[in-house]
Amino acid sequence: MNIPKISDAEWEVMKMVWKKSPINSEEIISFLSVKMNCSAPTIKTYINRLLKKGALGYEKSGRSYSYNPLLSEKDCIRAESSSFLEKVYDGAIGLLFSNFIEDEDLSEKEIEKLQKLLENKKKHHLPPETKKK
Amino acid sequence: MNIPKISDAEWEVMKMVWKKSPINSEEIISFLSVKMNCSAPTIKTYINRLLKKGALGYEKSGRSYSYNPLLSEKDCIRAESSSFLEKVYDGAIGLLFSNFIEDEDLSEKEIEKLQKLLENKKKHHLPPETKKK
DNA sequence: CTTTAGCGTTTACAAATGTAAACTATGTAT
DNA sequence: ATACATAGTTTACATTTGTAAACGCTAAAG
Repeated sequence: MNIPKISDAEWEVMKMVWKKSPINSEEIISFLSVKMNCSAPTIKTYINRLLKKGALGYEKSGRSYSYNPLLSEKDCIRAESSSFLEKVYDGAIGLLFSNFIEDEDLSEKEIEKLQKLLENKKKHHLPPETKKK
Repeated sequence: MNIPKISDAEWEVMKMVWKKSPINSEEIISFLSVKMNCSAPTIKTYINRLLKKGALGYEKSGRSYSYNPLLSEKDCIRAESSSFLEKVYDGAIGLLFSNFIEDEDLSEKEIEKLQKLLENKKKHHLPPETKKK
């Protein structure tokens, strides 16, 4: 699957649609115009660009449309993450982690969750081909 | 410090300069024109834009210039990372980690290093204000 | 000295992005 | 039926980005 480039502003729209799909433009606009501090027409533009890019689909719903994602959140996050990893870290995932761990606030609980994840990863240590999905 | 927006292509230049500063344009161009598969004038443009943005400085060095970073790698990575975290994860750092751990390949050794980092983080668990730098 | 090879500077241009107004069609309230 | 509000569609425009050619200055070569 080829993930098209999704701009920063468009990501806001996608995140809403992923969370609340099916969702109509009124909802999108009323929420995002506040969060992004921009006008309704602006958000309409983002929605339209996403339709054109094939990231969103729609169907009639009463007097207006209802939107749904055509790209999975997982896939978009993957694409975005790996381009970030490449751009900033030249692919050095270990470095990425240590920087984030250093810079970001993590609750005790989160730290423990991550430790568990790593423990698991180490145990199974699946070769690349076995990665799920 | 206000980090200006650095585009994808410009990041390539910055990474070289951080690694090899002071470095002259010949070196930058000969390396990046291959890596990025683009022409010399293109890379000159990137360099110039970075100068204009205040991301690079220069000094005469024989017949040409020698460039050096005016923004620290740490700071740029921080800025870029937090905007990525916001854009893709709405700030949910725990989720970011678990996705990366799930998706990326980590060697046994790297996993252990991360575990150590987390262990440390847990022990000290510094409140935000105490974060170094 | 004059020419030329190189480097830096200026100009160019299309596509993407952020931002938004103008226009159009249609359902709903007089 | 007719006008108004509303949602969707079209058009607009400045800025940023990717990409690169054109131009001009200076140092080296003839």
